[in-house]
Amino acid sequence: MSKTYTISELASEFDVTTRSIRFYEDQELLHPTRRGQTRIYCSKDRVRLKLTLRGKRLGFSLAEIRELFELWDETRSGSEKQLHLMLSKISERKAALEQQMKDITMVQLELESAEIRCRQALEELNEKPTAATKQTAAPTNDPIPDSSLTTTR
Amino acid sequence: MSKTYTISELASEFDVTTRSIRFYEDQELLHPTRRGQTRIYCSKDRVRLKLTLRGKRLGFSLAEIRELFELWDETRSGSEKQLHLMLSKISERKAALEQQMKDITMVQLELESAEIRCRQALEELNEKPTAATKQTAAPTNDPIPDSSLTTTR
DNA sequence: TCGCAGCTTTACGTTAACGTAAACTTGTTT
DNA sequence: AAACAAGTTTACGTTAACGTAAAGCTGCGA
Repeated sequence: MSKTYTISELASEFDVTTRSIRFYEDQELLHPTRRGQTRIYCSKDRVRLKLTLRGKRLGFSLAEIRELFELWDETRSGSEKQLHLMLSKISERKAALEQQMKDITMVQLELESAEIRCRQALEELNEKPTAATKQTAAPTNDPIPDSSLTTTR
Repeated sequence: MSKTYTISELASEFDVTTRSIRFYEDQELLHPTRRGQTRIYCSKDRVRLKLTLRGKRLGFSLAEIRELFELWDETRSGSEKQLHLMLSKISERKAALEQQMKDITMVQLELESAEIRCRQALEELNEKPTAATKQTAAPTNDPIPDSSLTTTR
């Protein structure tokens, strides 16, 4: 009795094409029922679609996402072996996410300093606006950030 | 006079194939010099390779990474227009990274709770090990996390 | 009853990011 | 000199994640 959705409702809500949604079904990420030949999506399907799109934004492949879904389904009522397998998969994912977090903060720092340099360059342009139209290179400007990093990885 | 690298040195250091490195050059992400027909990579190339790989881990396409490199090169000695373009690109990237951060913390929370459920299931298995060999489903187990979320996006 | 909007299946096309194989040069070790 | 490792170019193959076109069913408002 709970709420259901048509394919185009989900498509517009999450801003994906119906083609993609059908493709996800083909990859067994979604399992809508049918009324006649028309697909009917339940709230579980909606959640799975949301999780799928979030996984994609994080760089997961559809196959990996499917694997996680399946593992989760098997885990309920699962044997001890299945549970341990699920736990190892989980810690695997957690490690990957932590690496991504580090990557993001690194890039954020670089973007910050790049932004600062941009603003400084703008200030210098506006301080001496009469310095003719042909502007050559700024006085001192290191060739590249060169991210003072040792062998991080 | 600063340090240089061969293609296989970089390949093994960053754990990519030489094919990939040559491909990145083809996409104009790297610009090694030549000694005869052999490629010579300077430390700038090394940094760019590292940044490229980090960008990839974050889901950036090679084209996007190249665009950022080029923008950065044009920015030094750039006009006011170029600088503003660079600033807008930077804030664009920052927004995308913030979204990724949110995604990651969401998934991390879900993984945490999944892990807890796994461990609880394991405990219950070990509390009643004499309950015959055929184990049916656990007593109460909600069908899916159903991520109590409203229309986040 | 007509037509059309929305759904369906089938199937071929496309792009990115390499993999892989073939055939060649160059340096150096035996 | 012969062979071997490491580099090179050229070019076709592959996978993932859809796009896109063709052709057909289906309820329903004019």
